[in-house]
Formats: sequence, structure tokens, C-alpha cells
Amino acid sequence: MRTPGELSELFRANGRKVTAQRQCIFRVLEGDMTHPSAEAVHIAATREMETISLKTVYQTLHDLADLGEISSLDLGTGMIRFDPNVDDPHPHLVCRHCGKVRDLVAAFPDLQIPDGADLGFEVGSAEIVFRGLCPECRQSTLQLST
Amino acid sequence: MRTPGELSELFRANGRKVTAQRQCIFRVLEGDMTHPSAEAVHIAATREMETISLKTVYQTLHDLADLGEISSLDLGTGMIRFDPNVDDPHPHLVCRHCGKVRDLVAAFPDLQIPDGADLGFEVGSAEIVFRGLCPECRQSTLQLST
DNA sequence: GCCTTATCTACAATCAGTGTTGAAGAACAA
DNA sequence: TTGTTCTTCAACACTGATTGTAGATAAGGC
Ligand SMILES: [Mn+2]
Ligand SMILES: [Mn+2]
Ligand SMILES: [Zn+2]
Ligand SMILES: [Zn+2]
Repeated sequence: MRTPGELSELFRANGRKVTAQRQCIFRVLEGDMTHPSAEAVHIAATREMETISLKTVYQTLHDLADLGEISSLDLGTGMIRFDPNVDDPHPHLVCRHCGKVRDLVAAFPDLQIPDGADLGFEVGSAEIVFRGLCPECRQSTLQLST
Repeated sequence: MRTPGELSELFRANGRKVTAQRQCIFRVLEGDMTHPSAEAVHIAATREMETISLKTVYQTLHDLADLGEISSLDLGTGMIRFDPNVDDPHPHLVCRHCGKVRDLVAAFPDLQIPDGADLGFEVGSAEIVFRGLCPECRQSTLQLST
């Protein structure tokens, strides 16, 4: 995702207006590594702008996704997660217990489908997801099993 | 997943009763490669047993998942999909357009997380998903763009 | 300043899935 | 066969994320 300033340019160039709410959401997303849900973005945005509505957050997130500035991920945690890190593809670590999502920063081999194995699918993207327990939830489940 | 007969044994061994509805669901799942949703299982089951309820289908699918005989997959298609093929892990092909899910039958390298890159997660499983267009949807979207 | 678009509030609707109830039916052990 | 226990069914309400609607207000951009 680009900087808030660049995003404002981009929105204008696409005939969208640069409102205070949208800029607030730009700022909230900048550098957010938590893969927030729409609700999480809303909560963070409310700290800067008390009256921003959840509806507006959904709209702006979809605008950003349509422009390819963020990606929306359905990782099975019950809510769509948004990822400002779209520049290089990366695997995700997902906590089975609390739904935490983190980037896995490590080089992974490009997954190539052998010829004839794609069953006629026109494949556009590949995703790798590791599921497990995050450090915090590891702690709490340890206590349960003792 | 085991055969319907073996599943009946397994259910009895676990203190569950072997009802006609459950056996019907066992048969429906046997050899199903489509990764059906609960609703799809229900529709197929209704062909054999008209009065079987969707609730019972959900219950039995969860029973089977609890016993490890099928796996439940949330692949972002809007519905949980069930996979009787649990014996060897495999990637999935998912159609962005119609939600079709197919096994990718090809050997993939075991995904190993480099030391120190797991951010403290206790990783239990890895999933690979390829997204794209299935042959049928490729056809229909071709017609749209001409 | 004018036109257009965005936002807000408030509410209803969707949709997959879960929970509840009580009554009826079936499985299974004895 | 009998009795206990589990399962199913129907019918319904409910959840929770997300989308849709409406009219009124506000603000962006030229
Ligand atoms: Mn990410
Ligand atoms: Mn599969
Ligand atoms: Zn966790
Ligand atoms: Zn398709």
C-alpha cells in the first residue's frame, strides 16, 4: 500500500473524493501488520475520529481493495482480514485460537503446478497458510492442560 | 475416510448409534471428490432419504470431523467444505467464480518454516490454495469479454 | 458557488451456522 | 422383549459479519 498522501492522489485520479474519513483510514492502515478486520480498523479509526461509521470503513476498505492497494483475506477466522502488504506475496501464520494473523517473512519457493495437474483451472494466485497457536495462546492452553 | 461399514463400527465404538441417517451420509460422502458443503451433502442425502434434516447433516458432519474421518475446510467460498480425503495432505484448487474445489494431485515440497521465522507460533498444519477459474467458468467469462 | 459525491444515522435484510424445544422414533444392551 | 439412552425431526429464534436502503447533512473539487 502507498502512503496516505499517495493514496489521496490516487483517489482523486479515480474520481473519488478525499474525505477526512478516508484519510483517517489511510493513516490507520499505514504500517499495520496485524491484518485487521473491518471492525478493528473501525475501532482504531474511532480513536482519531469519534464519529466515523463502520459503514464508511467497509466502503473505503473495499475501495482500497478494488484499487489493489490492500488485499482482503478470508483465512477462516470468521472475519475478512485486510492486508496493506501487497507488494510481495507472503505466507501467513494464523492462530487457531484467537485468530491472530502474522506475515511469515521467509523466502518460499514459487509454487508451480506440474503440467496437466491443474485440471483445466486457470490459476491466478497461490496462498500458503500455516495454522497453529500464537505465543499468547500457547501460554493459556498450557495452563489448561496442567 | 473409511468405508461406511468401518465408520459404523467406529461410531459404535465411540458410543454413538448407527442410524439410517448417519449411514446415508456415510454413503453420500464415500468417494465424493467435490468437497461438498453441508447443504450439498444434504441435497445428495435427500435423494436417498427424503426426510433427512439439514440439522442432522450438520451434526453428523461434525461428528465425522471430530473423529478425524473428514476435514472441514474454510476456503473463503462462503460455506464450510468437507473433505473425506484426509489420508494424505494435498493442495486445493478453488474457483474464484463458482467456488468449485478440487484436489491438486501432485507432490509438493513439505513446507518448512526456517528457524526463528515462526514468530513463536506453534505451527500444526500448512495449507496451500490455488485460486483461479475452473474450466466451466473460464468458458463463461470468455464469452463476456468478447 | 455549484454540482457531485460521501457520510451519517438508523434500520432491515441476508446467509451460514448454531441453539432450543418437545415429541416421536430408533438403537442397543441386558 | 424390555427399558434406557440416544437421535431425529420440525419449527423456530438467534448469532454475527456483511450488505442494502433511505433521506438528510456535509463536504470535496472544479
Ligand atoms: Mn500479510
Ligand atoms: Mn481435498
Ligand atoms: Zn492466539
Ligand atoms: Zn468455476
